[in-house]
Amino acid sequence: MDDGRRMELDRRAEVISALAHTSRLIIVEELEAGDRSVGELTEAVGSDMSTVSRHLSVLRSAGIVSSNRDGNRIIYHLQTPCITSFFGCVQRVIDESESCSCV
Amino acid sequence: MDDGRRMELDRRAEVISALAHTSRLIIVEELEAGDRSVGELTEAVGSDMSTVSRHLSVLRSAGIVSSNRDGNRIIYHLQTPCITSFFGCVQRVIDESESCSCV
DNA sequence: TGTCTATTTGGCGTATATACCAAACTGTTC
DNA sequence: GAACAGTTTGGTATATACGCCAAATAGACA
Repeated sequence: MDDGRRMELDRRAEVISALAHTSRLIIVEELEAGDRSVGELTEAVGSDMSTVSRHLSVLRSAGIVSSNRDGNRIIYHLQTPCITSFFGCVQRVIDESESCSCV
Repeated sequence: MDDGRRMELDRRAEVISALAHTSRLIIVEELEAGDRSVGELTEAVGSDMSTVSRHLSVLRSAGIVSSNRDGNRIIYHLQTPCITSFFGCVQRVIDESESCSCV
């Protein structure tokens, strides 16, 4: 495994890590339906707003969401709609592992 | 967000978490090329074999790989080939975030 | 049975992630 | 410019993840 390839996989792991949390998946699912403010996302997730803000910062650093201000509020936007098909494969992993007992 | 949906996203996060590590991505990439023993995977990853074994156990619990014995060795097998297309989307996230400075 | 090879598991230290509260910050509106 | 609403950041505590070494385990083979 050469260093260049390892660096590419490092970056890939970083993006995947950003999605590896239930609260952040809730956020992505909300944003699939449309742009949302931090307050709206906080209500959907059900944690402290400061916690949700940190989750959003993780997603933003990974390039998965973007944000822009609208008056007092910060509106978040799903930057990569292909995330949906991404989850299609995750679901297939889950379905396959549930359908067979050989784990 | 109802409890059932949250549980589904918990499971989804578990699968994604299993992929959220460079060493485990190296393992998946190796297994895309064909089945491998723990020793072979250890060489590809470049960590202690005990560490690689633990990574494999994470992937196995998530349902991403399966294993069976061949003589003295345990052979690991990629259970879900759709993982490849999965990474296609991850790569798109990376490419998009690199092509624009608005992170 | 005893030994060898391959793999997994226990123990432990260190690093990273997550959560909350409180305080700081930013733009709005009066 | 003072008060307000929305959001982010600092501080801190707890939990989880990761890595290595050493020891335990499982099957192969004499």
